[in-house]
Amino acid sequence: MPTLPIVAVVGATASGKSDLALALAERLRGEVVNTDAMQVYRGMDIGTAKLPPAERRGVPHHLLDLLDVAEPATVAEFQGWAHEVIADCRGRGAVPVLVGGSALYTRAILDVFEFPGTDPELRARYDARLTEIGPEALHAELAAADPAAAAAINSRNGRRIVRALEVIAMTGKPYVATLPAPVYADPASVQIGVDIDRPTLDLRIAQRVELMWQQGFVDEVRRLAEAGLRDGITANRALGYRQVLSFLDGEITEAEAKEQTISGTRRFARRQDSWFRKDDRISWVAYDDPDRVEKALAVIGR
RNA sequence: GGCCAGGUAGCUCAGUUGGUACGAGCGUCCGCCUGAAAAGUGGAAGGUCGGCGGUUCGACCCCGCCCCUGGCCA
Repeated sequence: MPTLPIVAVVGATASGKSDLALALAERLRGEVVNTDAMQVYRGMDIGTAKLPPAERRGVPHHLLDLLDVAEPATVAEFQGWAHEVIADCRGRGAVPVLVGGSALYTRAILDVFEFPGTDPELRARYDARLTEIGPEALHAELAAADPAAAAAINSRNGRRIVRALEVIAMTGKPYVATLPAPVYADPASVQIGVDIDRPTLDLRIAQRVELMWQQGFVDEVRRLAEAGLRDGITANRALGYRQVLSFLDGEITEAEAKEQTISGTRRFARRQDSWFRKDDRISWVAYDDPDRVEKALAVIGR
């Protein structure tokens, strides 16, 4: 019996990934594995366009609703969960079909991708130092400790500077400031990208956000705010949630929150695009191709 | 019909007492990205300064006429 493939459906938000993934899972007798950084949060349903259980057509879905909104999420932790779930699915003879727009998550799961670990105390210290002296000055400190890393990281990118310093302090070794090469950890991996043109995508994003509002997105955020959404560091940055929180806090109007959610999502979609487009291992199918499921199956070899 | 304000980058608006537009934000395009990634971050391209004439060595900035937008008055 040949090894089961690992299928991943990638692409920009609102391109139609979920539908394709579901169809593929049905045809392959597989199971869906979420690779979306925000859908792991319980209660974040409308704003993340999480497929409601009733619409999952009986296909098992994994890695959804695992975290409380106040808890932080991390790629490395998610990577571990995903590896377990994938192994479990295949062990039961089910093809794992990953879906999600978080490119870093997808790469961390599919590729040879090792994280050097983390140290909360060190992190807190450098974070504090960042707010104290600013990114440029902290970058200068990084340059002294690790010239190569400093050269590769922009002097205004506080986030990356902090992480580099953390890793250096922790390991005593230089920080590798470049992404690993795109090499699958398991050669049976296949990536299907949903291709969609920008004007159509922009339209669909606007429609999706409108629909979210109609479905009671503001109430969802209000509920989550009471459940501690503001206390976390991850979930409250999510597109839409951040904007609605800002509205609930009286900083912007509801109309502005909606507009900013739309424009922010468009920007995000472009960033996703630049991640996926440069990965030449991805086989693309058009979002509106009536034969997209068949074409994807052909690529997968089933 | 008269008066006032305004017509400068795709959008919203700065700006020059006449000397090659110092533009800005947003958008667009391109890039980076290893424990917050729906996050964080860098760069680039875009303007015959409403139109036509005039004054001037030289006008986006002065003058005239015209067109357009908004407001006020009739």
